[in-house]
Amino acid sequence: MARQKEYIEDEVIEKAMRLFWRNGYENTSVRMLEKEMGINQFSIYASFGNKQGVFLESLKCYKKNTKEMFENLIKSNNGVEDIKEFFYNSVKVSGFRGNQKGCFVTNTYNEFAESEDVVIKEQIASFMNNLKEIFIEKLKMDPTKDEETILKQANYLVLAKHGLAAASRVNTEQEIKDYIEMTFKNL
Amino acid sequence: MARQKEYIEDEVIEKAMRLFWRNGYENTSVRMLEKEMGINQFSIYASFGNKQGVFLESLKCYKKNTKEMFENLIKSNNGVEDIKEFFYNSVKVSGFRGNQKGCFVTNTYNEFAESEDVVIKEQIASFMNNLKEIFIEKLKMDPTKDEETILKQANYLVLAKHGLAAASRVNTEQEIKDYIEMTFKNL
DNA sequence: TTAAAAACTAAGCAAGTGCTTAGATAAATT
DNA sequence: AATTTATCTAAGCACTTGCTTAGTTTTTAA
Repeated sequence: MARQKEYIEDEVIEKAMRLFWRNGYENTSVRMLEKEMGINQFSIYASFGNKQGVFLESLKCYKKNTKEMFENLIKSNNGVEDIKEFFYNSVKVSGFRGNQKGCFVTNTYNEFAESEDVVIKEQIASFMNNLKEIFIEKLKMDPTKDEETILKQANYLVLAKHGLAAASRVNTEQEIKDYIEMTFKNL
Repeated sequence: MARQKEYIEDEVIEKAMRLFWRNGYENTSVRMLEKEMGINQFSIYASFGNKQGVFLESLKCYKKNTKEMFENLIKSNNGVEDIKEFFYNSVKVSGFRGNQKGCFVTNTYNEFAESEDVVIKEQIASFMNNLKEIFIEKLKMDPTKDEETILKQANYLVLAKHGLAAASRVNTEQEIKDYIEMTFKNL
């Protein structure tokens, strides 16, 4: 064996994630990552391959951090009411840990909408589809809803969640509350 | 007098706008603008000062192009139904002229949410406030709504419009239709 | 104690960024 | 036709980008 790393990869990725979350992918340079992660460029490339590698690990890290919230949603049994709770929780998370705004996945989704980076786009798409599936499960708990309605409402909720994440970057708490309440009035 | 310009500023701005619309501000370089606008960097800087100047003119150009849609909304008299119509129209516009996606203003709004460029942020904010005011006027046409409800619903609609613009970049026509219908279900 | 292996530092690479400038070209005025 | 004035081309500026590499330091195992 030989010399050992002076940093823990999970720890420096957490810091990288925050930087990406704040500035987006394109507006975060490797020099900025270097400073924020507290390690040299060489180490960044040795550990994660390239800038995109750091970003993909940051996405994983975000998913790990929000895992609990999703698990709570999955195992709950109150249908639409749980989704609403999830909406409120997802707003609470943003702006909590070190002033990050919005949802990291949604921000990325927006930034890469017109991009050709299939690797990152795949990640985001799977995340979104996963969310939709969960919504469908919750909606199914109401026996009065037929399949068509469920699909429509799931689509609606995914887009609403998307709008919410964008809104949470600039709008006030009251505006966001109003938005969530109005959104679920329609179900 | 002396030599005259070989291009019409309004025409080259139209092309610049499309490029910005597709790629956003940061991912559009002056070299790309040069190619798309068909004029030299010198001419770009002579006519518009700098990159931000080109962008601001592009925003103006976008507003001019969508002016008619807004005027139709303002002079109509069917309240909420007009706003819904406006939602459908705003989706039609995107993806029409040369495959642009989403709303140029909303895309800009997303990109500059965390930025410190006050000039551009002001432009966007005024655009959004303007939209909210128009929504309020339309909602007021229903005498059964009290002021509080009107404000809540106006906020909701601005955010919904925002989500819609983001959605129109990736979602299918059916999903978008579902979303609009669901949004207006209870207004 | 020495040799090997991995992680460190820091300088440097080519390419791209927004923007400028020197000099050639063209058109209107005298 | 000559002069003026503004536009053009194209080269170049300093700086930033993602990434690499040469060379040093540290750690473990033989």
